[in-house]
This record gives sequence, structure tokens and C-alpha cells, in this order.
Amino acid sequence: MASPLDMADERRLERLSAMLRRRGVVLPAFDIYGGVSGLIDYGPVGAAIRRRLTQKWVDHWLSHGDIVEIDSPTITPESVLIASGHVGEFNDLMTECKGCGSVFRADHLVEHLHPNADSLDSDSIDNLLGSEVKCPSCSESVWTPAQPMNLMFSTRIGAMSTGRTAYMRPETAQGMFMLYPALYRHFRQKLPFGAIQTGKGYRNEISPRQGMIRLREFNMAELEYFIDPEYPPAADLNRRTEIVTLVPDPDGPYAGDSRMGFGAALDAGIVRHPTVAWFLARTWDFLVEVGINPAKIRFRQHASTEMAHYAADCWDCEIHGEHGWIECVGIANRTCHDLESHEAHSSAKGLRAWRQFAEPRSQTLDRLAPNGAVIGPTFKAESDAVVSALEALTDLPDSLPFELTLADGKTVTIVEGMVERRTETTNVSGEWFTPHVIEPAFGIDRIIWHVLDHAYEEAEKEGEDYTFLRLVEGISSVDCVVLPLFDKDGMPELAREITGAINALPGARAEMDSSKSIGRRYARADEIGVPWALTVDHTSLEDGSVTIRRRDDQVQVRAFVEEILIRLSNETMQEFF
RNA sequence: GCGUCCGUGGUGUAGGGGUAGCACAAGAGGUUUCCAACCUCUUAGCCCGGGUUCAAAUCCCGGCGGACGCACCA
Repeated sequence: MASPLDMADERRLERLSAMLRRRGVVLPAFDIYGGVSGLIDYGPVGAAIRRRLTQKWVDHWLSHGDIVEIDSPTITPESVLIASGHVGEFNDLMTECKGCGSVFRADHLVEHLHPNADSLDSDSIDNLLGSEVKCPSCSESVWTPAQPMNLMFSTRIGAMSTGRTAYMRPETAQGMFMLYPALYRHFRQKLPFGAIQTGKGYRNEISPRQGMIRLREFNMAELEYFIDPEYPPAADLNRRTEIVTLVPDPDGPYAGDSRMGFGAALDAGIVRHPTVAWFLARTWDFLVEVGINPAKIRFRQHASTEMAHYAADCWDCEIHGEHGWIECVGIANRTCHDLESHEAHSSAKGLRAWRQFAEPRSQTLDRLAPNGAVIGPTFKAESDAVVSALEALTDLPDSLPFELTLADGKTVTIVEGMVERRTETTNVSGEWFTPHVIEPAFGIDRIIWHVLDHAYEEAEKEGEDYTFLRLVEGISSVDCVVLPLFDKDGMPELAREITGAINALPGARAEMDSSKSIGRRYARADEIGVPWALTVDHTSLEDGSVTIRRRDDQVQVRAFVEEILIRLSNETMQEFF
């Protein structure tokens, strides 16, 4: 399917990558030792862009008011990742065809021979493989022994043999779950609330490809938003005007692309959860704010078959670029999976929230109250078990005596006098439940790649090739360059002074460039996306004014440095034009 | 992980058993009254390791890295 989006110049990717290397944006890591596939460096320009984009992401969510930032270790004990399901999920058994060398997931090859192939151990799988499974590529049926292929980097905590097994975290999310009790206290025991974390994640990919898209160590930014599933928070999405592309579940009733607003998608039932719909919209806001082309964003719903082990519903936000449509954000309704699992596996008992009823509910309960004075002497060592069994009874017997089944399966006879039938009325003011979690997970490197891709524009200027990086203000590595028109007559001194004054503003960044002709310096700044250029000329020496050049149309206006400093501290200079 | 192709200054390329060229970029100086100008000079390269050979950037083997395809991508 050839859309206009797919018809890009095939060499553009190479030229863009070359520019990113040449100008110190993104480079291969450990290059002087031959490089390591799947690991990259952000150079001086790229690291500044990454920091600013990440900061915008943090600010974006913190502005909600019920979301806080946390920070957790990247080294994670194995027990945490067993509970989360990652250890099991990451240990797919792989086998290799001895005929042609193709590698397959062993459980997929024997699916038709066993109803529960993914639960088999390696010996059972080897037996099944040995019988009659043919290689899908070459039809041989000789297989290497199945081996677990763990996509997590493992390590040990503690140097000696007694150390605990640990992994480099494959996602930041577990950190938020570990801190759930602290977050619940922080927010005064009231849902909804959320926690964000940015940082590195690690996956030992078999075959990293596509530059910054599939990395072995990558920058993630995740939000875990804890909600009461019975009262899911929602914003009014019908005020929003943007029309977006949705690609609903291909196996569901809405299969096929559609264009609509977020509110309409929720109303139509395409997006199934109001909080998920709200986060789809907020994800859109962020991406557009940092310079992603809105026409190259779409939201794709996972088919139930590709859903992650923990998710009940999942949308990918995909961005189109030189590598096609790439998943850059995953928005998943993880339900109560993580908190329940950690409560079951760990010593924690309080991974819950309290739901206060609007009115205390009066509960009438029929029970057989045990009479310890009779039960004790009668059942002696088994008394406790008898009392527990009586308390657990839901269907009370119509009459005594009756046979009571204990937890261990034994049966005892309860006779008159051992129990007293009572009807008790209690007031229940609320209940404990496990919150559900909505998780937007952002791949920062992938987003940065697409920001660069969408900003990169190859133009022509007076017959020569000319490139712009049309980064939005606040994302570029510096806000402006300061250029002395000539490298003499006091211009460099004044330029240095202005650069210093801008850098003294909180958050503002300027660089000075005085080498080579003025046109070349503008071109250098345009190429890495600096939005503003301040030029110090002879007039500047007389009255302290400079020219401001706007990257996107090369229009220049003259202004005084004091005004510029005021505008820059308000994060834009657009008002000058 | 398998297969095909590939790896030369910062970038893009030429060469292909005997002194590694070019363009752009970069640095110094000159010139220049706002958009990759010009002049002079300079810096800087054969991915790594082994083999063959009098001699290897070149041929062979292995590794690393890249592109594409297959597989994988929770």
C-alpha cells in the first residue's frame, strides 16, 4: 500500500543519519572499539535535545497535579520480575534447525502436538520436536536442544557466590509498583493518583536494527496511573477538536482505519476505557508539543492475540517516519495484574485502596456463633479448625445436628449447645480493593528519532542544497546562537557578553559562533535546529541592539538585548515578528 | 541467530598487491558592512585480529559494525 507517506527519497535516511553523526546529535556508541550494535551515544547536541524533551515530558504529566515523579534502581532483584511475569515471559525456549540454521520459538513449533505448549519444559519440547516436526523453511526435522533465550541482562547483587540473581530492568514500571504503599500514603489514601519515572531500560535484543528504533539500552518514560475501576476518571473529551487516525482491533467489530475525535471514539466504544481515552489524548498533546507532525500519528489497538501478558487492553501510538510506522508509546490498561501479583509474591499485604461507601451499608449476617466452652473440650486440638470452619460457613444448616467439613477435609458433627444461631447487623463503611493501573509508556529515543525525522527538511537555497532542522522552540539544543558579524572591532566581546547574559537566564541556552562567514554560521545553526540567531553588527556597538533572525523564514528584526532577555525568559521570541 | 551485499579522513567518495587521491566540513591567518564567497596554510583516513606474500587498504579466514531479507521484537 503506497501512500504518499511511503514515497520518501530512499537516500534521505542516509543523509539524515550522516548529519546526526557529523553534528554530534546521535552516534554509534563505543565506535573507536568497533561499536556495539543496539547501543548509541547522544552527542553534545543530542544530549541537550534529549534532556529538554524528557523535561517537557515530566512537566507535561506533573501539571496534572495528581501525578508525582519517582526514581528507582535499574538493577532489579529476580523475585520482582518473577512476580511481574517478566522472567517467565522472557524465557522463551528457542531451537535451531540443523538443516538450514533457522531459529524458531520451540513452543510455536509444537503447538499442534500439545494443548499447552508454552508451559512445557525443554526436555518435553525436545521429545516432541524429535518426532515429526518439520522446519518451516527447509522441511528438515533435526533440531538443536531447546534453550531458554532470556531477553533480560542478568547480573548478581553481591560479588561472591551467595549473591542474589538480578536483572537490569526491562521497564521502569516495576519501580512505581514497588512504591505503591508510599504513593498511597503520599496522596492521603485517595485515588486516582499517578507516578512517573524516566530512565534507562534494558533488553538484550537478538538483532537490534534500524538505528535508534530497537536499542539494547534505551530511555523510557512511564506513567502508572492508579484508579478505582468502578469510578474511572475521565476528562471531557468532547471539547477537543482534533481528528485523529485510529486503527482498532482487527478482530473486533470496528476493524479498519477510522478518523475521528477522541470523544467520539470513546462514545462509539472503540476506545473501551474512559481513562485510556483521556491518556490517548494527552499523549497526542505531548507529541504535538514536542514537534511530531500530527499527520504522522496514529493510534493502533492491539489485537487480543498480541496483547502483552499483563494487559487487558492496549493501544500503541505509532509515528510514521523513515522506518515506517513505529510504536513509540504504548497505552495499556494493566488492570490489577501487577499489584495483585506483587501482593501474592511478596510480603506486602497492603497493595490496595479503600473505597468508602457513600452511605455506610448495614449488613445483616446470619451466623452460627461458636461456643468455645463446649467446642474446646469436645474437639481439643481441632477446636481452632472447627471454629474457623464455622466462621467460614455461608450456607447455614436448617437444623442441628449437622456435619461440618473442616479445611483439611475431615468431617465433624456439630450438635446443640456448641453453637448459637445469631442474626447480627453491622455497619460497613467501605471496602478494600486492588486499584487498576493505566500505563502510558513512552519510548523516548524513538520519539526523539521521529522529532528529528519530522524536523529534517532538505531544501535548496540559491541553487545549493540546504538543510533545516525545524525543531520547535524549547527542544533545540540551544535557544539561540550569538554571531559577531565580524571577528573584530569589539563585536566578539559584545557577543560574548550577550551569550553570558542569556545563559544566566534559568533554562535558556545560547552559544556563540564566530568562525567563517555569517552565511555559513546561519547554515550551521539551521542544520541543528537552533530557532534564533542574534547578530552583533556595527549598530550593536553604537546602541546595543542586535538583529534577531528567525530560522524558519530567515526574516530578521532588530531589538535591544534587554527586551530579548525578557522574551527569552518567557520561552519564545515569536512576539518580535 | 542464518543468508546476501558492504566497511577508505568528521561527512561523501575514488583507487584495488608496491608513495592513498578528490570534494565538502573543521582549525589558523587574510579578506569581507548579514545568508554555505574568495585566497594562503594546516589538521585528518584504508573497522579489528590472524594468514598468504619480499610487500596487504587491496587476496584468504575469523571477529566487530552497517544495509536488506528470514526469524525474533513479551
